Amino acid sequence: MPHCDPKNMRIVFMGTANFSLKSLVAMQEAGFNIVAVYTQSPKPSGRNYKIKKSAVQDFGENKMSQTPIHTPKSLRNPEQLELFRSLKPDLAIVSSYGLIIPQSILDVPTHGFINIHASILPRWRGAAPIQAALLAGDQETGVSIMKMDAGIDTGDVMAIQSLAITPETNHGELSEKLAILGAKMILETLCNLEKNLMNAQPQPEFGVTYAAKISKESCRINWSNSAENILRQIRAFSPLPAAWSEIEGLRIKILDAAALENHEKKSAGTLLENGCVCCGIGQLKLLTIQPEGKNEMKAEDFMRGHRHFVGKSFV
RNA sequence: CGCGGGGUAGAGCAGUCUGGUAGCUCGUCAGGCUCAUAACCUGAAGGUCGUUGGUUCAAAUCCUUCCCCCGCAA
Repeated sequence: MPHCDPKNMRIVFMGTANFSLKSLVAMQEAGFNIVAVYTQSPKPSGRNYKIKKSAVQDFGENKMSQTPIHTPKSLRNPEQLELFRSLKPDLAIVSSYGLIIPQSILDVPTHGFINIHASILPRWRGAAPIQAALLAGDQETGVSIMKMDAGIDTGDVMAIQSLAITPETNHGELSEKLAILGAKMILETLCNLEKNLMNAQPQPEFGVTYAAKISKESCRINWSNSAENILRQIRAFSPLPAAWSEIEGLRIKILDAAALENHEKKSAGTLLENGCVCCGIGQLKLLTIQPEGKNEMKAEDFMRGHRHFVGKSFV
C-alpha cells in the first residue's frame, strides 16, 4: 500500500442528505483537500415545482466555491468514469449519496471508497437505517465507517460507535445526533487512515437486516395496531415525512404523542375528548399535530377549535 | 403557470354562500367560594377581521392588488 498522508490526499466527497452535510463540513473545516463534491442533481420539487438543490450543493456553492460540484443523474456511463478519473482521487467518501456507484468507479481511487452509514452494521443495511431502528424499537443504533464494495453496505468495517435511543427520540433528533457522530468518526478515521484500512474487519454473518426505503403507505397510521407500535411509527417519521391519519376528511400529521395503557370500549381510531385516540391496544395521547393547510400545533389547541370531532374516528 | 387549504383578541376555531353594531372554547388580569386546587362562580382587559383599491347608506362578508403560512403530488 502506498504511503498515506491524508492531508495531502485528493479526496472526493459524495453525499446528498442532511446527514452527510455534517461530515462534509467537518472535513472541509479540518482542512482536507476535497477536490470535488458529488451530490444528486436538483429536481423540481415542492410547491410550483421549484428547483431545489440539496443541502450539500448549497454548502458547496457557498462555502467551497473553489471546489467543482458534480450532479450527474447516473454514474453508469463512460463519460462519468472519465470525469471521475480525471480528478485523480486518492480516496472517496460517500454518505447517503443516493446513486449506485459502479465497480469501475469504485476501483479508481488509490485507497478506495469509504462509506459513512447510520447503523450498527450488519444491522440495517440499506436506504433508511435510522427509521428502521426506530420502527423496530431498537435500544441503540450508531454509525459505521466501512470500506465500500459492490454489495449494499456489505464492506469491511473500520469503525463503529453506538448511541442509545431514548424513548422520546424521534427521527429528526436521532438523525442529527448520528450525523454529528458520523462527522466526528470520519475525521478520526482519516487521521489514522492507513492503520484503519489495514484493520478493517469483515461484517459478522449473523444479524444482517435490511432497511427498506420508506413508502408512502408506511406513513399512514393503522389504528388497530397497538399504541406502542403506532408511537414508534410516529417517532420514526417525525418530523419528516411524518406519520398521518384522516378524520372527517381532514388529513392530520402526528408529530409527537404518548402511549397510554388505558382502554375503552370504543373502536380503534376514535378520538376522545382529552385528545387521546383509541388503538388496538391502549390509547395514544396526541401531543403535537399538524392539520393539512396549517402549521404544527399542540393537540390541546387543536381540540379547542374542533370539539365537534370528539367521538369521530380517525381512518 | 402541477392540485389544494388557510391568514378573525395571546392560542385553536366559528361567522363569509344568503352584506347590517365581531362570537365560541381556552389563556391572561381582578374579585369571590374553598383547608386547598389545574375545580367552581362573577367581572374585566384585549381585534383598524393579512394588505391595496373598488362596489354600497353599510363590507370579516361581494369584486380587485399584493404579501405571508401550509397540505398533496412529483
